[in-house]
Amino acid sequence: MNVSKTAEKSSEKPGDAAKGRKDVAEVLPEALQLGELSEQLGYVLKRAQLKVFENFLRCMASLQLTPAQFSVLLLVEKNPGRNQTEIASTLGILRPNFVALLDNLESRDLCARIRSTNDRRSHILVLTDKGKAVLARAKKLVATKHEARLNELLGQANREALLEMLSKIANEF
Amino acid sequence: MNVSKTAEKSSEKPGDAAKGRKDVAEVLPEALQLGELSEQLGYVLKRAQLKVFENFLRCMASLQLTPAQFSVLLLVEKNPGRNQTEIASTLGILRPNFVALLDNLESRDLCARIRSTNDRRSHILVLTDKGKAVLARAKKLVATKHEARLNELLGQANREALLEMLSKIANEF
DNA sequence: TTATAATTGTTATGGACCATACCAAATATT
DNA sequence: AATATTTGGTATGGTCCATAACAATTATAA
Repeated sequence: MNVSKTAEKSSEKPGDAAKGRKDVAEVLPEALQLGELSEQLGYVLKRAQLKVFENFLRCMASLQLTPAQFSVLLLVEKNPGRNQTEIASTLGILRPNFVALLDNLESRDLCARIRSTNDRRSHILVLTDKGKAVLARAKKLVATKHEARLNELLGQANREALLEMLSKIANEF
Repeated sequence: MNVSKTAEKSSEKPGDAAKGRKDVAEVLPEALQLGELSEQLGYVLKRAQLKVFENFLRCMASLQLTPAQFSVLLLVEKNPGRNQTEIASTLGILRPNFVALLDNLESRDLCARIRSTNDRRSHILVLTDKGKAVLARAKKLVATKHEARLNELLGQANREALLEMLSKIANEF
């Protein structure tokens, strides 16, 4: 790293460096002080979110499902017969950006677009048999590897309290 | 954000003269069932994070500071005399991506790069007077408009519990 | 010492994600 | 019938994130 002798320089500008203890071990780069940063909700929230997504991707590596893809499968399973616009908007995904996402899932035979007979503009979304099977396996992985990790880290009660607070923020902030 | 826009159509005064109107044959509620999605930590976490960042940006509109820029100013203030690599890596920002961010802050005269005399490769980062002033105002805005909103939504105790849990996730997940 | 390796800031570049404008087909409204 | 709206889609640009590579500088090895 940088420091080899930075702190033991005999000629130091007064008031600039040398914040305090530096008697020994100046070979180690001192960790920075996070300060008020660790109290900033947005900062901690973002960091936590990245870690959770990272862990999610690891857990789903065998199924190659991203959080967004998983959420689409979940929502389509729970709401069969809905069209792209409805599924996308519920997830906060803009319709143009939803196209490629669906193309991917459809190319992997996980879900299918079906022209609606009522309204021939819209595409009804359904899970294929393979999609249902993959989703079932995905749920199992998430439960046993992902969410379980949370419980062991926070405890069941805290985990539920956390989810409730986050939902409140997501819905009422 | 992107919210559902259903139900607006039906916001008509009841008792109006019978005009063609919607055939009520179609099922009334268009709201989709979130189902297990609302129990997925990653989903709720991401949603909450977006809302918090959105609110942060609104609060900081007068100062034109993004969460990332704010975190840099905070960290530089707390750790004067550090170089770009140290500040960036502490924030989880890759050095190449940190350049443009700093260019922005420097062009606005909020912080400055100073060639280190010890190691002429590195740039020491410091806040300018204007940077200190802006950061002070930013802190006030965040405290009174942003974090205060959280307290009124969750309560002081819950807010602290939330931060602690998120920190735990960010550090130990 | 000199030759080689490592570090720092930087540019260039590509991918993922997000947002807007626009289009054709189909439907709804007037 | 004329017009407006909706749906899925394309094209496009912006932002963020990640990697490779480079010049200048410093550290290390021979």
